[in-house]
Amino acid sequence: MTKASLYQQLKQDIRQGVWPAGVVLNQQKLSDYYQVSRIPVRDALQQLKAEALLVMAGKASLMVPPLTAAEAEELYQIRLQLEPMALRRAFPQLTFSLLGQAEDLLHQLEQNQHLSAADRGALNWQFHLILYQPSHCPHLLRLLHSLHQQVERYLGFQEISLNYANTSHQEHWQLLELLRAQQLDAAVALLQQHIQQAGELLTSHLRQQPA
Amino acid sequence: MTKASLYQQLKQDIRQGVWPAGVVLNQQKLSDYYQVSRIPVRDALQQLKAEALLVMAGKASLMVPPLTAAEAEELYQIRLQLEPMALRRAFPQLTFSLLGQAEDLLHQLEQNQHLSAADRGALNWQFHLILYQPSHCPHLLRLLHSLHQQVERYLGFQEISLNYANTSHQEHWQLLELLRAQQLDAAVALLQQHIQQAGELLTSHLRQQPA
DNA sequence: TTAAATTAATTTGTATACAAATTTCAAGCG
DNA sequence: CGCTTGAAATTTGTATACAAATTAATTTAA
Repeated sequence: MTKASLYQQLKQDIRQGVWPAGVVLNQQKLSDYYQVSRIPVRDALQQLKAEALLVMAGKASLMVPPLTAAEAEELYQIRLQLEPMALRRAFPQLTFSLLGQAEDLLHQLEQNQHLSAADRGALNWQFHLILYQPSHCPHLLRLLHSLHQQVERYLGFQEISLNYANTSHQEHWQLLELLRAQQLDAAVALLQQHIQQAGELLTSHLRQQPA
Repeated sequence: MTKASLYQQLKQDIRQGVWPAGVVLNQQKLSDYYQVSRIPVRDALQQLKAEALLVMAGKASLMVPPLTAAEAEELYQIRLQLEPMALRRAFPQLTFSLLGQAEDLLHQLEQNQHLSAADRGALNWQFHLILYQPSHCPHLLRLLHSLHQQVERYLGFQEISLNYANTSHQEHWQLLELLRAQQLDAAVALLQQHIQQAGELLTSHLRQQPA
């Protein structure tokens, strides 16, 4: 378990619910669990804190942040502002090769029904990333990645997963079609609708059974 | 020099040019300079890296990131999307008390012509923050703060400082007036213009003499 | 019984020492 | 002369040990 991989592992374990929302992560516990000293644990925690994947709990301890409905709504609202920008800036540099790669990912998502929620989340981000990468906006992409990661933990719930398999999926295919047909405005409109829907789905779920 | 303060100190020193753009920061150098061991240095570096105030330079070393004109344009474009959102969401909760606090800050900025660039940057952010805080959007505010910090380093150059004292200042006062008069749409329009101008000023400067 | 205060326990913060990796630089080869 | 190769030097990564701080538990007083 080397440094970079501990950070990755810890992040993945948070996503997958090994350390659920509300749990206080102390360094000793983690260094025991992952069989490393506290130094690399500290490094990973520091980074996760800066990315808001962990938050302060008291003066010195770190916690897996519970996500409130209000926060989810906020995060999706931010995405709603930024992802259209990413798509617009990427559009002129989009190639059929890239659209093909995106298609491949959708097929992976469709065919493998047995994927874990974490894997689906990763593939979903990969799909969006392929479309946004050509924007050559490193800061925007970093930021969007961070936003995606903050909600990934909550996309495993049944209600959300089910809906995902239906609506969200079709929208992905439509999005590719519109981009292939050079219909940028329509694609952006669909993207906005897509984000809005996903946001509403998550927030309404969180309002029903708070994390 | 305790942990939190080392992070603060290092961040301030990067802003103020003690460690200029392009310089590689190695842990030994920093722990000598700040008279602490490498452990707290590592913590601070890790955090600054996650905030994009430092970037990787090679496989393992960290560098103060040079800012390109393209990146500056990108950062301001992001602000252009997000700050109107912050202002709109804060507006219903804005009070005359808060507008008064904002006024006080503008006076501080006007009266003290001898302020350092870093101090002016901090006050400028404080001003915007007062207007955005009532939105109760913690993620949005954290994000905007991060964006502000990434360009603060470059707001000390003469051309920018001079222009700042003129146009930008008036716009701040106008913004407060419009908010006091409940003219939200007009205020948002002015804010957008304000950000756009500041962005163009910085990018054109960076195009002339790259950092 | 509750609330404040003090003490004990745990947990985080830091320094030092050593291992692993990277970077640098010089020698050898094409 | 430039490029690769290899070893030396530097730099980062990690473990252990101890100091400082925070968190908890217990006692004491109102």
